[in-house]
Amino acid sequence: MGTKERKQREFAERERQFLDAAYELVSANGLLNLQVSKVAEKCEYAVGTLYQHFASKEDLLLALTTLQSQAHTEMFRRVAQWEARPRERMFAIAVADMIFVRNYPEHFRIAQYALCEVVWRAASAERRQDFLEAGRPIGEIVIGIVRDAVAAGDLALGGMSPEEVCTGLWALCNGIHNLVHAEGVLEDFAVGDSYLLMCRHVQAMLNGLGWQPLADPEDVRATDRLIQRITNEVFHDLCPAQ
Amino acid sequence: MGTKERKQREFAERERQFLDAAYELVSANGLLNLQVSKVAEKCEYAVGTLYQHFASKEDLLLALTTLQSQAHTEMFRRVAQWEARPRERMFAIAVADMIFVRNYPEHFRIAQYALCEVVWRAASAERRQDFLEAGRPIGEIVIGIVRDAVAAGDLALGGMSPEEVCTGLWALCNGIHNLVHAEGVLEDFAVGDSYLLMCRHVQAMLNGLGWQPLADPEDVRATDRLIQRITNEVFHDLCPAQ
DNA sequence: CTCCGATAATGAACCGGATTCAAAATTCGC
DNA sequence: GCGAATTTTGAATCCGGTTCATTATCGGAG
Repeated sequence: MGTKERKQREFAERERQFLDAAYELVSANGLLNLQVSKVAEKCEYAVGTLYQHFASKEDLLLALTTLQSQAHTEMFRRVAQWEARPRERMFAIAVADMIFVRNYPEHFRIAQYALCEVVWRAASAERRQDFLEAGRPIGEIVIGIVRDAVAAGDLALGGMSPEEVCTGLWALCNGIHNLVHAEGVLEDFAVGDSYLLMCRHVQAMLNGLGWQPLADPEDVRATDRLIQRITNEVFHDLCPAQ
Repeated sequence: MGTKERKQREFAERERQFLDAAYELVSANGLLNLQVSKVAEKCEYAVGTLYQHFASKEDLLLALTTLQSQAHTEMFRRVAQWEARPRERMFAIAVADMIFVRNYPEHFRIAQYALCEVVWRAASAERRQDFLEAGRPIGEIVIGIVRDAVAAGDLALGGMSPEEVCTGLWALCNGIHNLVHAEGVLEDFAVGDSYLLMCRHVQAMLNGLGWQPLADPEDVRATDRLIQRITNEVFHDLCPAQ
């Protein structure tokens, strides 16, 4: 009697359908114009059905954020598994980030909104829990890399704990994502440029901790080659053939 | 015939009253529970009167964010005027930030929300303009300090422009503010600690650019003394006597 | 002081979209 | 094929932001 299992699977599939539809609608019309009824309509269900899955519109948005965070985490996991020196793995984290945002261009805009008090509090406790859990491995993985680096002797934290260093890196990257995606603040700033900028800053921060750069920072070619190598070795299937 | 002038002044005062009331209500009940009608009520005006000032609820929130940004900018201006070495002035920027957030504890929460697409787009073009203008000097002041430092020969940007360096610093600080104020993400993280953390990271980033620390980073006392000195010399009137 | 047009304030009514829930439809095991 | 249980439906409800016709206030002219 696999009926129950099938139902559960179908239920989960539908939830996914709603989330995908919501993301498409946001991509097409902006978060401002997202209507719950349109999401349901796009999936050919009534609103009531959607509300069996999500406690509120905000709940749906947080669920969407979480779903994408899971994809993000998955990429980080691959980096953790990748056989390379700590500094290379750390660089691979930045590359993962770059590819992630390329694949989910609306993610940070939605996440920024979903994590505001107004939305966060309006989502269900369960979704909040899910979000926090989805993000936890990200921190752990990066902390692991920092620890490895310290153990290998190429990083001096100068009184900071690996956790604190990671918080700083995380804040820097998120800060840049937010800057780039914030409405109006940097309107004429190309998203492509921002990754170069982010990488340079991460590099600067790591240099400050005593980490030697992987390549001559002036040599743009070398950096490009490195990005290419990581893309091929770790994320080949996540990048559209160019 | 100063009638017109008086009216204008009264109009501006009332706008300020609405903004202050809104901030108090947010402090008391959270952004989630902010109602336009309650803001009007708190000021003993009808909603219609409030709507003579603000095109929408979002317009009010953005105006509030801008108002506080102006106070922030004002603090930065003082730093720019302060006679000190570039590195000291840069440190004073961090101190300004610390004091600012202490004085407006809800600011980043509100700003984070107000700068989301959903709110930003719903505000009037004029308010958006005002916000962008209020923030511009902040960047200019920090860039000025970086330039002075480069001119004094104690900073090597390593291929980055002063603007890029400032973007990185800004992103780092904002990223940490957001982390600290984001709901749930760092629930058990004391805001007080976060400044220490922020300062250390800024220090690390600047070290990466070749800037020598003002004091031995291990010596917490020395940092505290420096903060105290800047507080007294530059921001005496903005700090409640402790 | 009073009147009048202009200006500002009022708050009840309106409106749009999120949310609910009673009724209809479907599913499942027998 | 039947009836109970479950699921889906979408019209009705609710809520708070927004509007605007009405009322009150103001300032200057007579």
